[in-house]
Amino acid sequence: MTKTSVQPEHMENLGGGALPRLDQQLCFALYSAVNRVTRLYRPVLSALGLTYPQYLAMLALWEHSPRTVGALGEALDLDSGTVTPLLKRLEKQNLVRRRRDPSDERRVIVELTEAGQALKARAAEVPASLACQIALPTSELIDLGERVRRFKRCLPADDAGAYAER
Amino acid sequence: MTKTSVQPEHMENLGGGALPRLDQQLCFALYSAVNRVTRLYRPVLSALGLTYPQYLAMLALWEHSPRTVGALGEALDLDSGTVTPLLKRLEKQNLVRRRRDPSDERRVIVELTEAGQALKARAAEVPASLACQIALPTSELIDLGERVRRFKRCLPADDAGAYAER
DNA sequence: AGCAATTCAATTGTGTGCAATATAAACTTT
DNA sequence: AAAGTTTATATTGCACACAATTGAATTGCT
Repeated sequence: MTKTSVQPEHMENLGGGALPRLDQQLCFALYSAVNRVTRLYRPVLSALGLTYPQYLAMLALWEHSPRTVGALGEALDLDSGTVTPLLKRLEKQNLVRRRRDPSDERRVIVELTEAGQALKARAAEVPASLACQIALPTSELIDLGERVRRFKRCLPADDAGAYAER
Repeated sequence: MTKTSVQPEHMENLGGGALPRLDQQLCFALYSAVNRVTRLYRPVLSALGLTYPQYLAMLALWEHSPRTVGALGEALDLDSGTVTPLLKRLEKQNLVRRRRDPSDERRVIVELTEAGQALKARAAEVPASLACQIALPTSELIDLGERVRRFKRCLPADDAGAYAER
């Protein structure tokens, strides 16, 4: 009780000074849900030669293709240390091409190759083969997505925002 | 417009053959939420010398300490290829000890050291310092946790369960 | 008892994620 | 315009996550 902090008397779950049980933690629920989802995607995506993050990158590129590395990283909420090697692996598979932006040589433009565009058709079946493994109505999945996005928006993002909104 | 593609007229969301937008995908929402949460934990946990998965492992061990590697992996929903090196790093920090189970030499028993037990007190502040960075009422966080766990339970787990419940 | 099948943990190899740093190209300031 | 600053990407090093494999111990079967 020598705390300067914000600790009220008896908290159920968060912030009480006593550690919450693992299986009550929102953050662990998210963490293990993502691991499971990734495992679920793996066999489906390996038929396309993609990992799960690579699939996400391709989804972003299928939405609009000539795009800078930075813009892609922002869409995926990943930094260059993650995106650059990922793109190199996609390039090695001939799904994307990378070139410097002539008008600003700092930037690198990523674009789909023919093969990358063509893969979109085959990927169209991915959502259905995932959805059919999940024993929940679509409406509930959509609702959960909304809630997770709302949650995410309440997290301090790219350390801009934490102080910048003043 | 020279496309062979499969683009149907106008699909809403899942399973229709058209790819959903990245920012509508539940799975991407989970994925990026977890990345952000991990980034949020990082500075708080690094004060304790822990990473986020290490913190989860310690939470599990603080709940009950002498525990096999397998039991810990099951609690965390991780396999031995992830847990073993993680435990070695915790051991190097003298937070846990590992020894073979004398009654079954295949098993390895993990237990907290004195230092590992002691760390629990310092970790007690972690949930509060996280919660205060999240601009949502606790009730909503708890509710979201429930929903994510329900979602997770509907995923085929460790490929046992998919067929075993007959 | 003897041997195959199973179980448990560790190891290997690939692919993320991210902090910290590096490098080069633009922008700013004077 | 030279120098310092900022911006965009790449690189390095560390820690996951997991498939596939290995090795050792136990269980099951006959």
